[in-house]
Amino acid sequence: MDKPIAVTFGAVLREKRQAAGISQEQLADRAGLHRTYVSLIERGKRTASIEVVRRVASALGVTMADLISATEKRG
Amino acid sequence: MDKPIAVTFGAVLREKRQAAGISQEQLADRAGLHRTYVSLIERGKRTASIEVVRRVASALGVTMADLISATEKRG
DNA sequence: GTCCTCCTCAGACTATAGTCTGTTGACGAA
DNA sequence: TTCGTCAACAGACTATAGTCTGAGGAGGAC
Repeated sequence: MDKPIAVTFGAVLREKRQAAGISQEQLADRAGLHRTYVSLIERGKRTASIEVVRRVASALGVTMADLISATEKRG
Repeated sequence: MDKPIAVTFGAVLREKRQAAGISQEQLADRAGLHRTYVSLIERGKRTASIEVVRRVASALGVTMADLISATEKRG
């Protein structure tokens, strides 16, 4: 419930990406981010900005609210 | 629909803060941020991280999803 | 065995997020 | 008028977000 939000968000992102059936590198390309950065985000080693959230949501075809509310519920 | 997300998020934050009837400085104190930073965020001069979103949402007594979905709808 | 693909990780780097001090102006109340 | 609150803004600073190269391991296909 109180682990760093970056960790929870990363877990949510990974699940959504895998559900979409794409690799980290494909997601990175679609989102205009670097492949190693997506890896860092998914592992909770970096705290994403809302701009990054917007980009990965768009790349995955989901809404930002989808990602954020899933993160929030998992808390 | 395509202005920087920081600008839209800032406008949403300002409305929620004013609806809560508190000043930027009060929000900053509750969120553990600096007063000038809240001003920058509201004016769209900085792009907040999801950690900042979490803090201001908590300080305002709303959910992160509230802030993000309002931002997203306003696009 | 060799290729692939996917991912993790380290290190170095640049860009920007976030802090802090202090000033300024607008506004309303005493 | 003066006093207080509120917010915009500048400048300088520290911390961290985000890029990039390259290496290496795990696993499957061949």
